Amino acid sequence: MKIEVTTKPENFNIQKNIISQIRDLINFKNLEPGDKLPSERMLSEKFKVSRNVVRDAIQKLELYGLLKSRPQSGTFIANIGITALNGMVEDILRLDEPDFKSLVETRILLELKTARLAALRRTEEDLDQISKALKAHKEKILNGEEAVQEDLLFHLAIAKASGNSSMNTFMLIITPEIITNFEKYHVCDVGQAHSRIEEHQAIFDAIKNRSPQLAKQKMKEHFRELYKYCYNIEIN
Amino acid sequence: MKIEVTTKPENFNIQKNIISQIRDLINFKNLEPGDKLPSERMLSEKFKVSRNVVRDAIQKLELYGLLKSRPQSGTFIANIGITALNGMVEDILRLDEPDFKSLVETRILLELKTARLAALRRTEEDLDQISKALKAHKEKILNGEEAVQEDLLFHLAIAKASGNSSMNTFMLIITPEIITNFEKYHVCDVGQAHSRIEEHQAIFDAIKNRSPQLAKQKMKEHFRELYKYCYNIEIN
DNA sequence: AATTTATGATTGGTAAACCAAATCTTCATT
DNA sequence: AATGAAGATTTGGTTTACCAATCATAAATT
Repeated sequence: MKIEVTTKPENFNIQKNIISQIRDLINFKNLEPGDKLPSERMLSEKFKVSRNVVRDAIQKLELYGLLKSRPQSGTFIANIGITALNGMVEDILRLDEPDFKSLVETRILLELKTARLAALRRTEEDLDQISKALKAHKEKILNGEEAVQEDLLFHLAIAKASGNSSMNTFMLIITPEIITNFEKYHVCDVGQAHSRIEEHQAIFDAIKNRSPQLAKQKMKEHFRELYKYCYNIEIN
Repeated sequence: MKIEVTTKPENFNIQKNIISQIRDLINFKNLEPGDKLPSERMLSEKFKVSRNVVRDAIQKLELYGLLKSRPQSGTFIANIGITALNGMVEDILRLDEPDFKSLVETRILLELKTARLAALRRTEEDLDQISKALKAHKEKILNGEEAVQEDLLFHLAIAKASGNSSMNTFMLIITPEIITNFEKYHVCDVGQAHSRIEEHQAIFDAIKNRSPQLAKQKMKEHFRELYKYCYNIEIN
């Protein structure tokens, strides 16, 4: 028995198809930023698909900030200019699925920064949250158990304390893929687990003492330990 | 006549409500990673809402990698562990809308890195694309026109050349908001426009010559000029 | 008894019907 | 002619109905 692991290209391609048709229509009709798109009904009729499919495509473009739909009023083109819109749609259509290397690279970039920012901006409540995550991780490890989840929740607590909502969001998007890969390849085996505790503690202390440079430094060392076998990932 | 600019909290709260109910159900029923969620019909019946509302909530959790729904089969819980899932759902529910400062801060972080990476990894085709964007921007400026869009397309071309799909995606998400704010506050006025051209050229040259450190340096100077009035944004 | 096949129930995806808010049109009033 | 109100229309959002792929169960065959 053969198991197909296809990503169902059809579904994605249908949506991509609709997205590019929307772009074409905007260009052909010379619609400008701020203008209203034809109604979902008209689009679905024009493109010979269901309204639902059109709605999904619109939703995706809304996620990227290119459209904005308002209830009982219409879907509007963002004020970013027609040139930027065309360029961005092109990019969106060609986007690759992120590989693991990209994820890790991005993660390190974000974490070095959020550690710094957390040291600068953390509130007392932030500190409390980080402390709890630190403790949960520590106890799991000392109990001899795997603690990948607690590990990453510690890092997410720092991201939250950075006071930067975008970075926090991006960290959340990246994290699940990181976790599953860690568990798959047993990155966090018990042998090195104890040094993890100390590294986390050092990061926490730096954030507590409002030492941004040290926080970044300790985070960097933490990652250097973690990913030392992945030598073609950009750490700095 | 007064225009209400409310963000319609109800709609968001309905979705957040459903999301937290899904989390509660997972916990109450002791569902584990990899398990199948009840069908959308059952969920919609249980939560007393339409199936579409359930589907939207699932789609959002899918975006954050916590669920994965497969056609004609079911919706499955990601293999990230129940602790991580609970923590992440909590974070997702409390996420703030990003303010402009966060966006700019994140943009600078990403761009310094993508410039470096592009210098290391750009292909000839990447270089060609960046060159075209550079030229388009230059010509618009020399023609005395505003060129905010061409400016950011140049930066997006660099992000693409970085070979990091995650960073590319995040740049795309951030860009529209940046553009609208630039145009709103007239950040790119014509006076400084000519020095922009030189700065872009310097960045391009560094990427062309495969000089990662220089590319980052030139990008940093570029931003220092741009945002010198925003002194509480973390540049490094 | 083991394996294959067939059949019916279940599922997420899609299409169609319906709703209430927003907008436009029309017409009466000043 | 300008303005305001009322009604009809249009719109995105929501609900309902339908579809084809999938899966589990059981019957049939070896």
